[in-house]
Amino acid sequence: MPVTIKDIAKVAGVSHSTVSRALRGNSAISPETITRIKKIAEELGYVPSAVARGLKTKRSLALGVIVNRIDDPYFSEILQGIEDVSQSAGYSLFVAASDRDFDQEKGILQAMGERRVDGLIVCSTDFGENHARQLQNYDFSVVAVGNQKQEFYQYMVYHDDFSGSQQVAKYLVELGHTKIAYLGNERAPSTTRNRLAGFNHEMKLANLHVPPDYVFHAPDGRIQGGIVGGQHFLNLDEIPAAVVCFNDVMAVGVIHAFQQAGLRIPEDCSVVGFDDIEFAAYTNPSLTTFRQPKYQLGNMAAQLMMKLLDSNKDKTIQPEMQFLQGELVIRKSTSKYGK
Amino acid sequence: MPVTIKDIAKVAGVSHSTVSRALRGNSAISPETITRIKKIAEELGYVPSAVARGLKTKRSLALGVIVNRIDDPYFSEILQGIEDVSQSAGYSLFVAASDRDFDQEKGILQAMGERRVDGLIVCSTDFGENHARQLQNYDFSVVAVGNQKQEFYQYMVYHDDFSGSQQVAKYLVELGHTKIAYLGNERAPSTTRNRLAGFNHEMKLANLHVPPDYVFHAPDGRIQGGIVGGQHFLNLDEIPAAVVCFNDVMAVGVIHAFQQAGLRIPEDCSVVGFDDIEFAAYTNPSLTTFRQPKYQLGNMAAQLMMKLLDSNKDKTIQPEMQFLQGELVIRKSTSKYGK
DNA sequence: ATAATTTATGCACACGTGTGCACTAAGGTT
DNA sequence: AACCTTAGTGCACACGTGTGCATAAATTAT
Repeated sequence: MPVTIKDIAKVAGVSHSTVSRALRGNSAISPETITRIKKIAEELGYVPSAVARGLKTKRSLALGVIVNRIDDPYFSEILQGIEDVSQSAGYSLFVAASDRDFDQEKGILQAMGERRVDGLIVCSTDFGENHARQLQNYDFSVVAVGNQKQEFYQYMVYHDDFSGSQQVAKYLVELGHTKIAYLGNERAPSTTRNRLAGFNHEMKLANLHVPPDYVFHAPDGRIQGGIVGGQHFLNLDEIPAAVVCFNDVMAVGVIHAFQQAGLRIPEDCSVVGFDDIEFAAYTNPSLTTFRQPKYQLGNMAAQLMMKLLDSNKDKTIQPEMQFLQGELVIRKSTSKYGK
Repeated sequence: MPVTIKDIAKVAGVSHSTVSRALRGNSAISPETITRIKKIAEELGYVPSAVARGLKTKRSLALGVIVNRIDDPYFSEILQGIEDVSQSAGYSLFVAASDRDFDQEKGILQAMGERRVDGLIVCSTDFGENHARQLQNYDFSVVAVGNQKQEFYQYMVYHDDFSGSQQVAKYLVELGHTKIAYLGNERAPSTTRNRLAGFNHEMKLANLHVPPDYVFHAPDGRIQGGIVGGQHFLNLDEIPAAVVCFNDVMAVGVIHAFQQAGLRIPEDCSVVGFDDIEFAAYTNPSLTTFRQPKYQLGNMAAQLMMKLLDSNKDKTIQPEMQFLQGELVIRKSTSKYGK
């Protein structure tokens, strides 16, 4: 049984109220008493109960974070960005992975509600709409990271999926490519839609046709999904000369599948990723991709959350959308058409 | 303000005790009352307070996890393994990154104590001894992951660092290598020591001398650390013909530094990693490494924790060390001596 | 010296939930 | 008819902490 302020009170010969105030440095308590009580607390090894304090103060000093998967480097970088801010602000982090599963999302939401987190940061791409709507019913602040539906979130930190994909497509077109395919992620339909839209927009500007077979949605956004996507393109009558991928991890899978089939990258096919995860610079060949400031994304989301929580007293905070610019990073997985 | 059982009680015209029992399905309450109250709770949108419940029951149903960094793929895979188990067991996860910093470790430990987590899983390699010792003072269960000092932990899930490094060294010796260097990680002294010991043991068996310059400790275990290590070896009068690295991420850094300097891998120098993170198969060249079952490590640690928590009633649980076997994975970053 | 003020502390209640015990009202047993 | 069981519910307290208010003691002002 941990030491409580009552135990301290007994030793010090005062009431527990005095102990409570002393430990919090309340100015009504005499300086000598404060130091005396703090010393006793130290000696007894007192560790305050955040549980009891939270019950009374109605602030848990805990945040919830929902990601797709923790072992996905895109999310783990964001997570690290969030953690650095929240830890130094004195908040603890409940981390949960939804795996894009409806029931798991539901369970996580329920758990966050029961925990009475002060705020929830939703990173999971394409967080279910039903659940997003339900977020309104809880009384904690919500910040979304990445491109979530605007109608569900008042506070969001996002990047430019549309323009990012557009820039990627434009770059490939400038390299002389015409047979360009897109590999999407079935598990992130709305994000895929945004990125595909940017891609299609640029293709239309360049007067290039995208045959239906050249747009494929893999069953997941991991390496295996990329491999499946790569195999799809390999089976086509005309293999694309360039593939734009939903993310870097999938691009790695595509390249692997292509190389297994004897294709040379980028000579036989250019492959582009998205996100610029740390390893993108060290793959074989190194990956041309569109960089998202992932760490900053998490950092800013957490800072926005802090701002929200601080100013929850004066309800003057306006809805806020923060935008982060990405950039095209050219490496070795792309080359001019026909080598 | 969230709905409480008292609100439900008022609507139902019963006492809050009855509501409490009804919602928990206590058999003393009549079935009709139970369904009636559950219906009301549903309608009012009742979400129980884990905070209040935790205060009363003294079980938070929360676990703490300390890792080095979240965005390190070694840890994020372990984390995912832990999360999958704990989520389905109804436990929430506090995740914190120590960055191997003394003060941060201290703060995290304090926070976990205040949160009254039911258990703590320590993944952070070389968790500070002072802090490890202090863990005894808290009354939650502790499970260590990876090779921590045995004297501080009663429950541990670990893998074979010594034998792993030994196998790696043996493999290189069999390839005809003699000029073999070791790159350690200053931030993980004890783990480095174990791995280096296995390495040295095998080198001695093979009657091979390891000059002092051939053992170098990088300032961190990340890519940058690997680059620093690579540069150290490049500056030697005689560049090693093979480098054994503390982990895969550092190996990537070493390879990068070597390639920048014009060396060909593996022709001019063989490089071996440790861990077999998912990306090790896709680096340039793909990485020969020693595989740790990281996800399983996390999984088993969480399961061990569940077992501990379940049986905390009958104090019959004995100290338990679970061992997981790794395996050498041979890829393209190594070759016979002299090509 | 008494009154007014300040200073330091304790009392009592609150937060939301769980639970031992007492109580009531049936029904069943002698 | 008096007693005992059983089922169903409420009372009151507990968990550990925080806080408005009252109170007591010490100080200052009149």
